[in-house]
Amino acid sequence: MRETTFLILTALADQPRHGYGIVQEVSVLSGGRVALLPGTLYTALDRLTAQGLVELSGEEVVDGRLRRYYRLRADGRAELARQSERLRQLASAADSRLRALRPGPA
Amino acid sequence: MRETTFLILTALADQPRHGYGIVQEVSVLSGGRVALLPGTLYTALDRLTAQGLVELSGEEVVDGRLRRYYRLRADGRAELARQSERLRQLASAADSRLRALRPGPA
DNA sequence: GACCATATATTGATCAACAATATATGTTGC
DNA sequence: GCAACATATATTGTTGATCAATATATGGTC
Repeated sequence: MRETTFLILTALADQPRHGYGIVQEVSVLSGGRVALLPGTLYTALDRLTAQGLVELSGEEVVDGRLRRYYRLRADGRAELARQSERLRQLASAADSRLRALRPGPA
Repeated sequence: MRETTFLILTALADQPRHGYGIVQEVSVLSGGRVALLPGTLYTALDRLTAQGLVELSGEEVVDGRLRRYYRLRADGRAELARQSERLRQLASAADSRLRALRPGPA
């Protein structure tokens, strides 16, 4: 799973959000570093829906504009938790090796 | 930075290794889940070398087989540490949101 | 002699993400 | 009144990292 996908799932972890809301939430939780583009977002949502990690939770019209809400499914919550644990393991592995510097061969 | 790239840098963090050694180390530090393919490894090493994160540290012939050793440069160490910190932040953001579940709209 | 581990390398395909553009409404500033 | 910006979804074409497959070569094991 790519980082962008991880961020989209994270944005949906506490509550359902519509597309543009996900863009804003990802911006916030990445410290303003990740600006999700429409092409990335909507293809990712289609893919995650097809994989059963996310589902359409409803539609709403506000000020004449459609809002299409998505929510994490149980599989999506489990997968996000699994990936989170994995990221921690990777970070720990990197840190311990950075501290264990040896001259080594060649 | 993709996960595979992160794992390659991690494998080089404690000591220089040659290509096949990186494949083995990545397998170990990923709990056997990641089997680096030649196409991925060598294109990644070329790219990381071009970016100045990794450098060729020497060559050696053992049993008639060439071993080409690579080592992390200072920039590579800094980048790996930075990415590691970032992964931890992502994991924390995901965990806190998973715990903050709310019914929400729609 | 076949298979597996070691070791590097190239080529073509896949797919997630990027870039750009399109459409449409509401608000703000000039 | 009009331009610019925020809101909101959607499509198309491109890039690029990874995958998949194959190639070459040596040494050890069954």
